[in-house]
Amino acid sequence: MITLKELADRCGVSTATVSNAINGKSNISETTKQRILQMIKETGYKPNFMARTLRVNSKRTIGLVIEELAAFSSAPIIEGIMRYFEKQKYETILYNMRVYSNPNWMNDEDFVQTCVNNAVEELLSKQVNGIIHVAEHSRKLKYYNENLPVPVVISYAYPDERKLPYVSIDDNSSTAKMAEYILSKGHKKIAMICGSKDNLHAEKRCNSFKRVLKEHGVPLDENLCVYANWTRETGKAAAAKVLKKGVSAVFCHNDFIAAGVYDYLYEKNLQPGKDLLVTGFDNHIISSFLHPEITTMKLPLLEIGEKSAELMDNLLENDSTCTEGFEIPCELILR
Amino acid sequence: MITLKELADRCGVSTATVSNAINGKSNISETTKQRILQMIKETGYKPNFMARTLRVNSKRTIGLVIEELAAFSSAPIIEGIMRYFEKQKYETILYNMRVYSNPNWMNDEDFVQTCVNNAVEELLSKQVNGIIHVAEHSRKLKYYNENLPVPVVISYAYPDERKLPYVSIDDNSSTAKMAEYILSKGHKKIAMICGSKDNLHAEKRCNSFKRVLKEHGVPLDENLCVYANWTRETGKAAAAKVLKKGVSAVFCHNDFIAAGVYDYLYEKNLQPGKDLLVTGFDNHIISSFLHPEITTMKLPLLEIGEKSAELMDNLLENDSTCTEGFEIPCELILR
DNA sequence: CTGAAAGCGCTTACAG
DNA sequence: CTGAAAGCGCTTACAG
Repeated sequence: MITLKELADRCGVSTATVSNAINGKSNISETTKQRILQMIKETGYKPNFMARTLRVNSKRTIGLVIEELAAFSSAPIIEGIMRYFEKQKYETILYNMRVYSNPNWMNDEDFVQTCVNNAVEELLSKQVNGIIHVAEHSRKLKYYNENLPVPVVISYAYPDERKLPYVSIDDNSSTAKMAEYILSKGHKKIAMICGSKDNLHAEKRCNSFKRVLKEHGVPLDENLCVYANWTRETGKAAAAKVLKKGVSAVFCHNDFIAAGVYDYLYEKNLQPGKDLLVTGFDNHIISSFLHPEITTMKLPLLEIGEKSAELMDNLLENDSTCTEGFEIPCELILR
Repeated sequence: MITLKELADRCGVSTATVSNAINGKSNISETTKQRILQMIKETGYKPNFMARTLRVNSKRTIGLVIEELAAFSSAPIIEGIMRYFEKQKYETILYNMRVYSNPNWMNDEDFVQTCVNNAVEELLSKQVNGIIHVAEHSRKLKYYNENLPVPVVISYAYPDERKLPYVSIDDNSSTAKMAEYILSKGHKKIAMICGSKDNLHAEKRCNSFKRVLKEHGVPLDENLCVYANWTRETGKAAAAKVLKKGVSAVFCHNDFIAAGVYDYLYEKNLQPGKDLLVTGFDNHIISSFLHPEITTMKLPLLEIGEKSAELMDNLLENDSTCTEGFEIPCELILR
């Protein structure tokens, strides 16, 4: 690949002049400028990005630490971030940790910590101005130590006690909306199939749901609250436990659990939606392909991305010490 | 951020010595090495990646031009590519063109060409050794002119007459498998709902399906072959046209069309799978959430990614002029 | 084992 | 309007 120096030689001018031509400086005669641009076309010269930023020593680049690019939530969050930064003329670079490469990653904090360390190392060496961590699912992250030279924003999860700005979803208000919807349909005997124990989402949804039902004078029977593990299979198993007890509605903590409930109902020759109201959470694409389509809560993934980017922008341009967190409400999708 | 020079000053050694310590060279005493490493920890020094590669002038980096990160096929293909290159010690950098930002992108070749030009510009300026173009859907791509300084591989699509190496799916053999499956179930009156006209997949699947049916003495009635536009809605509309004619099986060119057929059947109080055999294509996640789950063809996305990476590796390490293309068969998923 | 010096490909005052 | 020179943060022969 030809360099700026070689290009200058071919044109019989100095490197400074070529540089000025390329960067559209005004202090250059039109004729030499045209000669240089012509030569650039002929030779296919491309400026060396590394050399340039090394010299200029100022880039506007945000590093994205993606836990798992293949997670269904990642792409929309990234889209939200990129959309925002495109307007703000920041470049984004992705680092995909690919945590799914370790099937046991959820129980292996050391593994994830190592991944994060590598990611941060690489992004810092690429001189990013800030880091946004895009989580695979919401939990308390403790991977970032406090003396990093650039700000960090947590997207789709929470920081631990080391306070970091974050954007996640508002499980409480969202669950409340769902509870009120179910109550508005006149149901009195309601079940709940929760996500895994010790999970932040599950905990919040569980508490919020119980609280709202209680407030409406229809407290949840503890026997009608069981745990699954976010999957279709565990959802079906949970359904078998709880649905014999004559409930008329069941609130599932995600759409896959709800799909498992459907499986159970089909097996018993019961009709979802008619014999039992089933509601989900996430608005995963599958939720509109269940039959009948299921009422669910839409995760504001794009908005989470955009808000995360906005927080980072603010951190960089204004207050670099802000540790505010945001929870964005979900949207009830009636079907 | 502290530089190597400053670090050297603090340790009272030369920059050469620090560099040697960092890069694990053997020509350095253990004591000074320890002193330097200790100082690195204290100061949080990170080497500047740009400066390093500028000097060393050899990176092993592959640029990925992603048409749309949010496309359902993109993440698995990227995963395949990254998995391969991780072993080969190549770094990958992503450029997300985000074509969905233009709803009309499919009919706007100029728009896509501009996106590609920007992507290539940026990746070349970052000194990538090669470019893999990850398409959103299969078609003939004519975005890359022949005098690029690095090799290009097309992933999940085809090159135009300018021959480039590519990896796509084998529509012919996959469709043949599907046709034989349907025939093996004894169906004689079979319909087909194709993807959009002028689409490469649709064309191949259409021709292949007709050929196999003919070979088995059950030629497809031309009236039973209609076009949809890959979506659920157009699939349903197509079903309305073709299913009145008493067919017992319908081959849909993708799972969304099949979902549309389900919608039509439900509306008519007919049972998919019982009153009509419906088969899909793609093994999109929704295919296992339709009720009943649908028989489909699994796209070998991971394999496409891995093979693309392997082609690039080969191009770089061995024959830089190879323009071989590969088509990978899909897997029949019986449900 | 250690350091002085050159140079990777650019940009930017500055002098003319 | 143009060019000589310094320098961004590193690494690498080379001399000692």
